[in-house]
Amino acid sequence: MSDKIKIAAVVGPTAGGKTSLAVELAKRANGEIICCDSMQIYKQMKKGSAAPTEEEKQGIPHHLFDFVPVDVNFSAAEYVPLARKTIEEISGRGKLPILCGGTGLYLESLMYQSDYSPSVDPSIRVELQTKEDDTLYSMLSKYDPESANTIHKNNRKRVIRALEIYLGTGKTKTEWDALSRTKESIYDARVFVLSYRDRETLYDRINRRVEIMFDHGLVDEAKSIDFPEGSTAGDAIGYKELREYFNGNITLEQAKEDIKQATRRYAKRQITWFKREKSAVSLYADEYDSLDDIVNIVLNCLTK
RNA sequence: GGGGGAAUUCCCGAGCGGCCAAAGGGGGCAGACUGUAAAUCUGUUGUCACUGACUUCGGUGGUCCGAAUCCACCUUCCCCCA
Repeated sequence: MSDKIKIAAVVGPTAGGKTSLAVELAKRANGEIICCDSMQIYKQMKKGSAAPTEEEKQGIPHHLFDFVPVDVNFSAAEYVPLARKTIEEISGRGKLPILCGGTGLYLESLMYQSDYSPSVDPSIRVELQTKEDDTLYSMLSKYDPESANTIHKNNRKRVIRALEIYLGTGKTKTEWDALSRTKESIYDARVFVLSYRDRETLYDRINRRVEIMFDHGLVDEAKSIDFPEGSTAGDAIGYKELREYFNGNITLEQAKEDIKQATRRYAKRQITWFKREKSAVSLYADEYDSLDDIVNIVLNCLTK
């Protein structure tokens, strides 16, 4: 037995059935659920982010859902301390913290990141954003050749981030990274990646889910939210495409198709991401007869 | 019935005699990822025994050293006249 706090995490591609698995697990293992999703944390965006409804929650306490205003800058660095605090509280009550969500970076940061590089003056980024890709990349090659080696020159966002770390702190991103990553997980974490073996099945679920979101009033919800220019929340799939529709650039039908496609691609990226967590247990929903079977397997892994 | 145009690899679409397995885009597939991560970015996409070979550009048959590109006929589709 380790002295680390034991946690469970239900992650995987969108529309894979994480919400119901997490709730069933919480019921059976005396747990509480913590959001591990970069969009379900936002207020108002319930339908588009497929945040659990009161009915779906089935009385299980849910934390860190639906609490950040859409105009607030939120990121993994803000998420991690909140999530850690919540984990401690739940664990302190003798219950099992269950992370649930699809944002791989959040989970990884939570488990492996000891420290973050300090925040830097936002004006540095603003200044960098005025420069050409080539200029930025040659700056990075000069200041932090190691990062330049791993970050593709076309990846403007990453190049700028690496540069602002150096310009703002005097230390390179490479140096900060070496300091901040822990070898072992901070928690005794059991990670479960819930997915579908057959890609078509997953994609069908996604398509159907988008239809349901529309039936449940996604359009009205999206219309009611005033996303600030360039906000992270406004980048969420669904709202982004619907804004194009509201602006008259595409038809509603087109927006719906765009949302389906963007979601499928997103799911693909999530699948790729979660392959990196080698200690994770892969669960393919299409290989089991029922949710109960899956829950039993998870419970079994948890007691080991 | 007459005249004109078009058929290209999963889709759209360039190519108009050799440098074409065929631009570009879309989609698919694979991957990266440490303070925007539902974001951002990369690679790949006819087959194989893969620095080479083989089968492709509606069909058949020609011309030519050589055709997706030229000719004839056929099939289908579009437009105009009737």
